[in-house]
Amino acid sequence: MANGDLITGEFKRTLDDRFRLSLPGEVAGLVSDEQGGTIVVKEQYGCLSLWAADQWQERIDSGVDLIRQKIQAGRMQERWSEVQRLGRLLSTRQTTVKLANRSRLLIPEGFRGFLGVSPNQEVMIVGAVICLEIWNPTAWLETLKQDMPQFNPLFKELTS
Amino acid sequence: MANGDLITGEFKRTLDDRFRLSLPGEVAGLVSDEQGGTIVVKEQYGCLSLWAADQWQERIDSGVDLIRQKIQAGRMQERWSEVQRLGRLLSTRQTTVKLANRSRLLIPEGFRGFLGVSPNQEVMIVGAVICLEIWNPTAWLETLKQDMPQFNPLFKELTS
DNA sequence: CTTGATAGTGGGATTTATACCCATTAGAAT
DNA sequence: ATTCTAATGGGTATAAATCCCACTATCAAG
Repeated sequence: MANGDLITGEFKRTLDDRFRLSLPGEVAGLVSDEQGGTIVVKEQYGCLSLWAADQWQERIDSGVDLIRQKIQAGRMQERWSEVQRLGRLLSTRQTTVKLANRSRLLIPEGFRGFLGVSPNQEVMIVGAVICLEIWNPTAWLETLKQDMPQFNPLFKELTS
Repeated sequence: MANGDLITGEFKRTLDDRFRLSLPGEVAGLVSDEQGGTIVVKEQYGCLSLWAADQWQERIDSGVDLIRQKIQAGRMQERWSEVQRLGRLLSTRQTTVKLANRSRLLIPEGFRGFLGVSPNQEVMIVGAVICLEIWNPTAWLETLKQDMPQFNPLFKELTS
């Protein structure tokens, strides 16, 4: 993702019968790195978010890196069970995928139920500035209804 | 297990009629050492964990070291029976196995009941960073429900 | 309005992984 | 020794993922 590119836009897509959907060209490039790697994350029920590896790095991966270093430095010896517990959660929360041919994404097996969709169903694709989100339409409407009134105050707060 | 490789990922597998399951290729190599040794450990009811034998040894050694230090510091005098109990558990709750062809693991006899599964049943395979875990699906869901809210605090704590 | 380019979609073909099955071997018990 | 049971070792069918090509709709340019 080129630095400074904000991911925005709202799109409607339909999953095909194999749980694939094609991302809009304008944003597809923004959520995969040079190797074509895209991180898929379970956010809240009904929503998955897609990240380019480098952006992801800043948010989580650097933390994971830190943990890795600590493990190697032997600084986790009294906290194995916590490391294990966190690792477990990391494993369900995120996975790495590669977009296929025409920026087509196959929703990974364990993530389908979380998104709450069946084949041939519609989903919303929403830019969230730093990542791209895939929404179950129902959950999307629900979120909109809840969040929309906060747009103005939020905008003020973030621009002040 | 190559140093620095964290074990992550979530997979669904089915036991065959002889209590065997094939581990995903991506993680199978991470839980056996050069001699092909894998340690199976009873973790909590409904869950077994798999470790590369050499890594496990390191982990135990460092733990034993810690206990030795505490003993020498005179901090265990009131806790001999606990230490003894720990030692006992250390030996009963684990066993060494070798993965067969195609990364196939036979769940050892004494460990099946603990996992709470019957042949032809599904299990979840979950990376826990330092080990790989095999979960009874029900126990896995239960754990997730309980632990997921702690993800953020736990992450903060371990990266601080 | 026509034409051409491009993004999105559907689906056939191929590949791959794994689960299901059966055969053989090993080991224990009688 | 014999029989039974559990472990082990593959062969094969199957389903999912992946690759790839073709069709279509949309939009832009002429």
